[in-house]
Amino acid sequence: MAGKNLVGPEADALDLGAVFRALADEHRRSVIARLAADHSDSERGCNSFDLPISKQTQTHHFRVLREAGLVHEIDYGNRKGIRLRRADIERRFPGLLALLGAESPGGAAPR
Amino acid sequence: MAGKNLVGPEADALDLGAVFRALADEHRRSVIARLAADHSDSERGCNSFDLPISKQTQTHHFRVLREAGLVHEIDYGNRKGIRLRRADIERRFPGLLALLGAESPGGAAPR
DNA sequence: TTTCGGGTACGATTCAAGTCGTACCTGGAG
DNA sequence: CTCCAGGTACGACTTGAATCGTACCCGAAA
Repeated sequence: MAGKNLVGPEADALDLGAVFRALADEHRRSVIARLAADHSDSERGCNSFDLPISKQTQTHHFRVLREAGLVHEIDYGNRKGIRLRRADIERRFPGLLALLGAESPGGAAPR
Repeated sequence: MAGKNLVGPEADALDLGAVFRALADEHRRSVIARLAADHSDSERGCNSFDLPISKQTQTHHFRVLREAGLVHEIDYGNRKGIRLRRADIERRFPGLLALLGAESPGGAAPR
């Protein structure tokens, strides 16, 4: 019941190329944007994003996000949760998450 | 001698996905990082970056950067120059250029 | 235990992107 | 004029990424 924490790279090892590659995809960017918009940073179910793609493809995208160091994945066996690594991201790439609000409704779009 | 200015998208039409896709490539990111590090924003020759790739491939990369709206290209016929669209980028995606300094020497790497 | 929903593993497919070879264009130098 | 260096156009190749089908795993609930 505890849930195994699937680990990604250390905060210091975050690679800007991998991050940009991860955020280049529309689906992954939408996930991170919604996580960034929720300032409570609570854990969220992986199937709560209503992505218009099959579950196999979702598995692939969440893996990419984890390997890029953007999210933590918590495996409960029959379901999974993710949590935004906001502190790590802000430390290495300050301001990056704020950029995602520029195209997502509900985010802090500057005007 | 005047040089035709090859135009990219308008400042308001900059797409975050296209920008991330453009910056996902190491060569293109290195070009933008060096342009961003030079705060004088002067025009720069396209062959002044010593990219370890053929000139045909360089043509491809500079085109991607222009179509993403990150640089202006100035065509002189037998040579070409590029200029960073710093103001436009800062207006749409404030702080983005600063992130590139996190991995390039000469930039403002935080420590 | 069986059932069921969420998730993964592996493979196949499709498509986009990075790369370069060949040929050609352009403007300046000699 | 010719030559030359920088740049482009077009095509081909190769790799990687996104997607899904099939089969299987896991934990909770009936």
